[in-house]
Amino acid sequence: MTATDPHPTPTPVRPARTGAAETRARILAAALGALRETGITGISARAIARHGGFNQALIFYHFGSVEGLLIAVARSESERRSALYAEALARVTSLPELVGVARRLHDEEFEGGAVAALTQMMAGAGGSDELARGIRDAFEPWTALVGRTMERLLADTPYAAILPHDDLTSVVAALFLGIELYTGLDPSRTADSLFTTLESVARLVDVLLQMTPPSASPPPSPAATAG
Amino acid sequence: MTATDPHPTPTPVRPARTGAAETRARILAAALGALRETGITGISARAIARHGGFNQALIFYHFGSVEGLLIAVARSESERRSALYAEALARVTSLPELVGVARRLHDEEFEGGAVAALTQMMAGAGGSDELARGIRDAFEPWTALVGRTMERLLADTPYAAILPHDDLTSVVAALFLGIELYTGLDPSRTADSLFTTLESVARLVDVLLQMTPPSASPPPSPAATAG
DNA sequence: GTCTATAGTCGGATAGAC
DNA sequence: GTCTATCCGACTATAGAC
Repeated sequence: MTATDPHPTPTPVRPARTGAAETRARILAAALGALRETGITGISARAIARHGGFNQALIFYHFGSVEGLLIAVARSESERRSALYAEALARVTSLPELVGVARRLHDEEFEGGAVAALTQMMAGAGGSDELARGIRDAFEPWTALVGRTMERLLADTPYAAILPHDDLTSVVAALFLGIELYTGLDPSRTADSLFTTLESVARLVDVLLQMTPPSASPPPSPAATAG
Repeated sequence: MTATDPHPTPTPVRPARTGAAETRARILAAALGALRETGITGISARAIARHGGFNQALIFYHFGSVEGLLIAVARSESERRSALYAEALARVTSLPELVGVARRLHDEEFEGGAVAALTQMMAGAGGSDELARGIRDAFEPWTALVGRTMERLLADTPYAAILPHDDLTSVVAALFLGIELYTGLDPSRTADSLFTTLESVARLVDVLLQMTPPSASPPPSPAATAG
């Protein structure tokens, strides 16, 4: 983003000083920023170019189309988030810890506007199958890591047999996704107190996980609801 | 805000056969359908008019702008959902029942594409403060009813004191919202198995609600995580 | 209340100069 | 690889006929 350097350098040591990869990165960053600030409805090649201070035609040269650029953004974010989550979730062994990690990640990601951008793209995915696939891929590392965490959490409990961990993973992932959307809708309601309450809930459930199923707990029967 | 009716009709049997309210309803329905099929990115006055088979200018006559129409759609959906939820949630007294109701509502609403439309508008809200307020209002009856339900659920338990029911309401609302988004992203993954698993979880938590807090349960202390 | 017509703007995408 | 210039289509919104 810093050095544009468009002068006619005769390419000394570095093969191409023009920097195609550098430009691509610039465009990706600008798209992310524009997405965060104007939302998916305000997105356009011209708006992105305006936002990043480069020429609009570059988007089509490097990414083919605006949609192609958005897909590239999704993949790029996927890789970045993957590294972030892997390190953070590696040592999680309890539900309260998982919530704590989610809170910390939320704070960092929200700060950078990454969640807002992904949320916006998510809605855009409704109009494009290929974009939907891109977003799905972008979430894959996150859901995979949550999945492994859930598996580890249930490993030594009697609940592993009755609670399919892939469904549970989807539920947890959906919860965190929903929190992003929900808090994004109302600026006066911060995610902070939500996570605090969620931590209390996690503590309670965590205790339950250490116990054997009490008397009135019919796992496979879908009818009995303690009323 | 409903009856515009400014003409000097002598009101025979049917007040006005021209049907201003009727046209408004047609436009609202078309907007909902267009939102569902093309998503927020594909929305436009022309697309909505094409979808409903009427003239594009009618939108501006009746709603001022496309954004004004979307806000009206949000309010309209708010009222419809309010009635739906009130009846459904009135008799809910347990967590599994709440999940069951949510599942049934999800099925019905998803069928009609209402959740998809609201999801799409949600993203659109990122670009318009007034639209955001409209969507927030549209969700108010739903969250209010979930809130009352949560309050009732916790009423006779020792957890009422340590779990703020408004935060809990937000978490539950966010969860259901997230499920809509999550399943909408991947057509191969139905919400059905998610709800089934959620019902199992609800049964377990429901049992916990009937119990007194076990030994290692530090309500206000934020540090202790049973590890 | 509803229609046609149109002014004015903006966006996607490409051609071709540099 | 990057820029300027441009075509063309789609859009919002309004004016005015009916």
